[in-house]
Amino acid sequence: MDEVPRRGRPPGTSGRELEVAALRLFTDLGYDETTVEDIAAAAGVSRRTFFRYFDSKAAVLWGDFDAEVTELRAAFDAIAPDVAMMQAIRQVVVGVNHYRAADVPELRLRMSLIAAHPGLAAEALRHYDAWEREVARFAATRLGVAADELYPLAIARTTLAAARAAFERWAVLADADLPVYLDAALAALADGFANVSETERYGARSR
Amino acid sequence: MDEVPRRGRPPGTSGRELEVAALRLFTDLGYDETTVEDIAAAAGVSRRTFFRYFDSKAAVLWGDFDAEVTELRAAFDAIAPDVAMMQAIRQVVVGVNHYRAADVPELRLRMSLIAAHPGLAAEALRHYDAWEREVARFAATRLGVAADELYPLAIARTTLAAARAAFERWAVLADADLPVYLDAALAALADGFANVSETERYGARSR
DNA sequence: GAAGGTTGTGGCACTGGGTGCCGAATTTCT
DNA sequence: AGAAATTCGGCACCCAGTGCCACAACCTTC
Repeated sequence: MDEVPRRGRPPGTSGRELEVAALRLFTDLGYDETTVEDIAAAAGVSRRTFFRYFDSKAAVLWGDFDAEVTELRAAFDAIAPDVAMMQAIRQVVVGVNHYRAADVPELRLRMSLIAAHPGLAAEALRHYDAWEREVARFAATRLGVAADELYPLAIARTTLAAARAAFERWAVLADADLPVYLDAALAALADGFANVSETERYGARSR
Repeated sequence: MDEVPRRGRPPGTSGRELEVAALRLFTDLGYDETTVEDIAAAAGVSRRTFFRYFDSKAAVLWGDFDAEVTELRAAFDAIAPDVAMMQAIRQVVVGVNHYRAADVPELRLRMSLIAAHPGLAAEALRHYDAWEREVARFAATRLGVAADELYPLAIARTTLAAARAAFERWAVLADADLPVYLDAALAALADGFANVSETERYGARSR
């Protein structure tokens, strides 16, 4: 790609390499049983260097998630003003969460690790925070209030909560595409879980 | 009260005493700047003893929250079957979250600390988890599906998310009672944020 | 009132995440 | 060759959390 000769000592590893090593060790040994030292050693680098690439041991699971946030913002800005607020949110969130088939197994792996380990959800919140803020911002402009008001905040939080539930089920079941679960959860949220019953099947609305 | 002579060495402190000392130090110095050693010393006890009363430094902020969960469960069991699901959840959650006026300042303080410090949300999740499970359990029985299905999970998560949003706004603003915020957020959730607009005022439905 | 069980505590040593600092290694530019 | 830039490694350090054991203080029992 870009073979621009940079100056200075070339990196002995990469964030991606550490990520792969970490994921492998986490699945093999378990998250708690894997030390940062282990990960660094697997990538042929020192413990100190790991922390130059990631702020924390947990952060290694959140590769390029933050990039998705800007994508989310762009999608919100592009949505037509005549689409109802909750439907707009539903469309945007579902639309943004399309992954290439090749990335799916790894993504699923990450989600399972996060879902399994409660302590990891902590780091998750830090990353979700920016995501949540975008939703709040959109809702706030639609409602004509500040983004830190109750309703925008509640909308952002509940949207994230519904999306996380969909993610989690998808990671566990592996019997349908992520968008189907996402759409089902967000559609249910948009009508206050009123039309949800045991007779309904997921994705019924998306047909 | 109960002057029953217990045997063995009497405790040199109490969970409550450590809690008060911790809260004071957290507000004075900040959470990160306060070490467990500081808290223990303030209570006239050793660092090791602190960890006999609390599992972690963060846990000190969650005094008797877990007791509320059993209260929540009881309330769900007591709700009449003809009340619609989301209305039932709304009533139960609002009903359980009544605090004595004397406890309010401290509760507000705790919420601000938790809201301010993202790292504390980790411990929060651990406690919310049980809370969330009760909601999921209730929704699952109403829907006639397992509690780990998508909809019960989504309902539990979104309910918690809405409640947290209400808690947070209440902790910051201090201009209304908690139940008012809670009711507003849960009512909005129950109708999919459809009737929310800038002309509406919080608590309009509760009149 | 001495002995023995019970309960809480303190100290010690250890693991592991995370940080600040500095010198060394390696490459390119002048 | 030398300077500037960039990354790395190692060391020292702080702090959260845990396992272990001895000791302290209280009670009951004989």
